[in-house]
Amino acid sequence: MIKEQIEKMVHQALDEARRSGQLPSSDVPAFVVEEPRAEAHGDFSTNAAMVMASSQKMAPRKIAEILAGNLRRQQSGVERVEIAGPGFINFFLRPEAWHPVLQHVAERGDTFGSCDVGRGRRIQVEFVSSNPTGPLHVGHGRGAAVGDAVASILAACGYDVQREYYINDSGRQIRTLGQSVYLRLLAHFGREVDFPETCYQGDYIRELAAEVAAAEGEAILQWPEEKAVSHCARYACEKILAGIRRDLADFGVTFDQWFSEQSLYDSGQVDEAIAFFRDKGLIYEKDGALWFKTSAFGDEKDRVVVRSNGQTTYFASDIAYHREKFQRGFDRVIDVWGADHHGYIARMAAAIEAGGIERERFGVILVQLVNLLRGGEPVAMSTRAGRFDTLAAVIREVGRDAARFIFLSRHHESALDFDLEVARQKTNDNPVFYVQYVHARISSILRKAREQGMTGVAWDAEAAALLTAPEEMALIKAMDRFPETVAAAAEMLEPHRVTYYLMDLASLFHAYYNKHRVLTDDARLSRGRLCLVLAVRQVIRNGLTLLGVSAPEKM
RNA sequence: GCGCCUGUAGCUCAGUUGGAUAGAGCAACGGACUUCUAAUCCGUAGGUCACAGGUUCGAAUCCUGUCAGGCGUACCA
Repeated sequence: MIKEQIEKMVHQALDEARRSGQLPSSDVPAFVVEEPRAEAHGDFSTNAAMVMASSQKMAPRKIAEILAGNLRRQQSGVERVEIAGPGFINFFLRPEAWHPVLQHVAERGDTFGSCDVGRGRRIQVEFVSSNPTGPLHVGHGRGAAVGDAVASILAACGYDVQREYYINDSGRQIRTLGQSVYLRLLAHFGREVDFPETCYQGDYIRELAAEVAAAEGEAILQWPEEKAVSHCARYACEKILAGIRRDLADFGVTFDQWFSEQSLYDSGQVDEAIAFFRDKGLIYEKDGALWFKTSAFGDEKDRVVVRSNGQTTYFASDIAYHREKFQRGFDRVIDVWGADHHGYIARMAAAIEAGGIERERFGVILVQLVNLLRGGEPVAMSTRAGRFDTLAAVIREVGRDAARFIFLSRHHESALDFDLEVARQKTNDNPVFYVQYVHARISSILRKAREQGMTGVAWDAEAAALLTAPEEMALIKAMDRFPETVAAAAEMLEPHRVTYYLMDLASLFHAYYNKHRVLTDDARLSRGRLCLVLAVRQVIRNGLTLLGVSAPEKM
């Protein structure tokens, strides 16, 4: 909020300088106001003079002087202005200029950090969408954490967000699932069977087969194979999906909608989509198959939608699905995919553009793979005894909070080493505790304050005016950055920005805590510091909430 | 071969969307608990931002090329 005021001031100075003819050109390139790295460069700095140098045909420092001369900084909190380096204008604020930030945090409460840049526009985030052919593993967990956090962050920025899970309950992999269970079923009843490598190998298939066997008895052996396989497929699919839902719920992730791929076939939307693009001349026949002209929209080659054997491809239903998404009225659609699917983006984007939707309205977040480790050693991905890399197993071992925080502690496009040993540790190696500890510590202070009869946690301007220590100023300035951090995370679809912000704020708080006492003999100072830590706690909580991590009162 | 991603301290990674003297954690070394939670803090040390050009007032950031790693390159999903 302080930064916006400085920006406004610079714009005013610019207008003034142009009106008075000190600056000839009305061509004003975009400039930024930012917080300089070095303290000696002030609280804020702008490059306005430098970016205007060429259009004004003047030396940057000369322009800086003109702008500085036109700044109306009465009552602005700006103590002094310096021109430095090649033409930076540096602003030095009086400490009291920062104190309203605390009041602002107190007033906004849980909504501090939210904004309205989304203006209620509808945006869909589709994530996880794991095939219902086996349990979720760590990689899906990362996708879940990223997708959920992105959705929360977008919602905080004023978008109308919908979380969706696309169920691939159609096609070959479901048929294979049915066959896998059926074969295990036959073995269950003592039949000799070859279990091909192409079938799903996990032990959960055996368990599902045993369940079907218990429910149907040996009578199922008399069924036509086709009927038995599809019965197994349906049963297994539903059962596995229920498990996925449960795992995600345990992870704190819930969806607004579960969308079935099969429903696109049942409702005729796949055929409709193919007919639509065929009419537009974008689908043609070659070698007995139907091809989509994705190459006309930036893809490297055309793609098959109906194979020569008459079966549709996954791409065909995906075209129908994305068409359907936009027909539902979303301004923007974001898919969260595993990074190994990156080759799929071009064709999907092409199909969307071919349907008359602007390319920018479709976004893909690629989530890189997770290397699961234990004490630095890779965890075996699967064994006969069962998988150790399932999301459920990881949550059981390290807890929801640690798992989510670690998944969000890297840029989503870089591979992540997830060490179970570290995630379980309650030390500084494990950043989630470092951040949560701030919340617990402050909560503890507040409990203590209540015991001492200090209930005055309301905003107290007079007391806040006593906050002038460097550590206090650093905390207030950091909190002032929170809203723009959230906004940037939303714009870039990068939830890790919030994670790093929280670690930064936590670090500032722990340093402050070790140097200063909040509850002192000076009642007024104590009240001021309570205002400060109360605000810190609020911001920590708001940030953790966006990441889907709890903010404990005690640890 | 082509395409996408990545390359920053010994290790794991940030880097405010082109800003001033490149940051944090871990590991190493030295310190701080009679106190609101030491799950913490303070200090020391650590760099050819893979490499070479280019763009401009200014590049870790943008462009081109080279090298290295990962992934993709189906009438699979």
